[in-house]
Amino acid sequence: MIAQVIVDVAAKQTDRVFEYHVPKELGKVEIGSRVFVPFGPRKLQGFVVGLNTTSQYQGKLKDLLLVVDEMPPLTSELVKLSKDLADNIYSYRISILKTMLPRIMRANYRKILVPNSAKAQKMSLFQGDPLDLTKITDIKQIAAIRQLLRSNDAKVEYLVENKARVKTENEYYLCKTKKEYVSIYESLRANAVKQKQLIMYLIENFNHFPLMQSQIENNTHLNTVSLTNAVKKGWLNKKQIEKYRDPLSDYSRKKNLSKKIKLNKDQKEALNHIVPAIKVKKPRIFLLEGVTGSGKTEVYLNAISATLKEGRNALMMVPEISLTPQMVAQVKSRFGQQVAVLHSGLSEGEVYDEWRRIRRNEVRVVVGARSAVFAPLENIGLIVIDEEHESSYKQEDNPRYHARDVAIWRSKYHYCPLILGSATPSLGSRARAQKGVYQLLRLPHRANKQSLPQVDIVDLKKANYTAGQVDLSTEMVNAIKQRIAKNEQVILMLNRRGFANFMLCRECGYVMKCPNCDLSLTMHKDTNKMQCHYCGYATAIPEKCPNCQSKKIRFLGTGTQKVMTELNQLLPGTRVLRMDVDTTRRKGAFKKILDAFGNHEADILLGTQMIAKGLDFPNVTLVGVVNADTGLWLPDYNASERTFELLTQVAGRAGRAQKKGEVIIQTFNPGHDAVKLAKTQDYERFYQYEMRVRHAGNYPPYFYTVLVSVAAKKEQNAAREAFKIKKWLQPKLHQSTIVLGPTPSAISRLKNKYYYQILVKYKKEDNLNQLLHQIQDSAQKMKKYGLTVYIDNEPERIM
DNA sequence: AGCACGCCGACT
DNA sequence: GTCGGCGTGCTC
Repeated sequence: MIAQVIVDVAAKQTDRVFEYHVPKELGKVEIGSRVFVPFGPRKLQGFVVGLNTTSQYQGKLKDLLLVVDEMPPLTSELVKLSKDLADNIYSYRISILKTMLPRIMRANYRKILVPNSAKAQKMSLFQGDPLDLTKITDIKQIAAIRQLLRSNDAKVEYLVENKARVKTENEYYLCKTKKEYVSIYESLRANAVKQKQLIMYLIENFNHFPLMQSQIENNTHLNTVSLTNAVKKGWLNKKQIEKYRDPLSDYSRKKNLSKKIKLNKDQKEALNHIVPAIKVKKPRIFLLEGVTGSGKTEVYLNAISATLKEGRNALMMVPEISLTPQMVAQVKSRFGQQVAVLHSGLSEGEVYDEWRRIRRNEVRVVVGARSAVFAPLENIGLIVIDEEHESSYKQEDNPRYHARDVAIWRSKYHYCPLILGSATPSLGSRARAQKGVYQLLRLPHRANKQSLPQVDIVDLKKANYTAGQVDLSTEMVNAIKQRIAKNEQVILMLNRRGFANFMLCRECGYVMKCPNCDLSLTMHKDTNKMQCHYCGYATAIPEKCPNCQSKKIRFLGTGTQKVMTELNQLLPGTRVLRMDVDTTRRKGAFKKILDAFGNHEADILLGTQMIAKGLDFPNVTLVGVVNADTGLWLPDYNASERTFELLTQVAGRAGRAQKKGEVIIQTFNPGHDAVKLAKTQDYERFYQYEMRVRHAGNYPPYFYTVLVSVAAKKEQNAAREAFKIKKWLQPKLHQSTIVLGPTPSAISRLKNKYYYQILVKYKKEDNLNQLLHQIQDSAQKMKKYGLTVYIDNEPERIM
């Protein structure tokens, strides 16, 4: 038997199958098996992607060294997916195979020095732990080692190790009769207190065995020592039992099991379309467009129930699960132990355990963030993507996959429906629904019949500020005071997306924009220029407003900490919880803050965008947006879409229960359409409006996009190469295809590398995929000169 | 990628 | 002579 293996080397030249002979004694090798193989002088991890009886290979095949796992970690579906995806997103297949599995299953590589002669064996060098050659820095030691290698007294050994460990606990079995235990008890010396205690325990609990070590320890004052001793004496037998680390223990303790909520007309109507598709196994894509609070979750849960009833499993994607502990709690309380959860808040070990439960078919529902789209769940009958517009579904570094695209692939593979849900669908998805590619289902009303919150816009150009107020207008502060007086709660959001600083005039609200592109210019401190990242236009950083000559210009960026101080001064005694990357870095901190706020331990929750989504606090009646503008003028074609999304989402946090909600948005641009339309939270009108803008500007979804970026140590090199690529590529494309750039990236220097990028916008280019693969091939050669080329299919950010 | 091999100039 | 730097080619 011959195994086709993808080895763990992410490079163009090794991005293909290598064949190995499977020795008979090795055990079961299957497609999807994780294996260790010799590769040149090294030993590497690899994945079996095919099995064959013959080989074309001229040389002598090497043997597989080891099959790492008892059960192949990858299903044949995932092996197939890795191939299609690699081709699609210009990534190496091994990179994708690795992202499909828990991090802990990535191999550990070591190079150690081992003695090769009796003489060397005795040297002090080899007495302790084996020498790790990658960690030796001492010059004298290096010389000594070189000497040993030359004289053949030592050799280098390459190791590959599996980091994945299963957690085990000891289980104890009785191996004697009750009578025998009694006689053992009698034979013990009087002062053998612990031993007597143990035997007495065995006799008393004779019928309860086998027992776990933790159970015994909890019921007695015995410890490991007495137990291992008993095993040694032949009184007990021990067995190691595999245990799962349970990341959901927090949730399962909650008693308030969610009662089945009665569905309203809209929800029933939506399910009337979805459930039949589940039953007849139709790979249909539904776009569930429901205003905030319309009960989309309830539709998902019912659809999942229907799927389980059909004997199939369900995969549910959420933006970043730790962001929505409330959502997890809901799913968990509905489906209990059948649920596995995968997200970045878990430890590597916890992820591995949850993943194993899925792989072994011990769960039927998987809830997870982006990478969970690769969960080895079989027999999938439904996939749900909640908040489908979220940009976090796209991985920003290699492999640059979009979870939505992967989900579509899997839905086709399993012949199962896919639900894309959102209050503010991405323009692309909404447009596809328009064309009938997706089926549009709408929930236009809030589930509790509560009207959408009243939204007021505060124009910061004219706003009043009392003493000490910088970021919060008088209107905002007064509204907060009123709510707190009524013992209600407030969510305050600071929009701090992106890194780019743009110029804004506090006098007239003017934002400096590119004359060619209708996008805001970004300040580059390093070059002292205001630059357009779209066409490359650059001009000097202004000292006064180019529009009204006022000197009150600002380069924006404000922080939660600053607002926190301001709140403390303006509203002394008010309890404020801050939630941003700094306060949620620690594991579980997120949930802790949200729980505290839910228990009304604070009046105000102040945070960045992470508080905009999915939170459901009945007592919150006011939502304030400190600055709507920061995202608005980012030099991305989708900046306005993002701003509308964010404002609508955060507004949806207000008035979710009986009390009516209110939203206050502070902005320098009350006239901007994204802000105006967020006031009425009218997604459909925003969609119409923004589609016109995209059409006029030749942006997605009217055009497909690919971003090619070049990174280099020297700026000229990156620029030169980018120009070369454009010159090579453009003549091979259609007339109607637009090739923009090269321009420097927004963060033109990152980790001491300069980035230049080319944006290709096209309607139809049959050869583009192949051309880009060619660019990738030649990029491999350029690597020697310190040049790296990245290709991003359908980028979310083009700054 | 990362390793060996081979060629070259530069040292104890 | 031998060390280290870099270019080239290969890995089943």
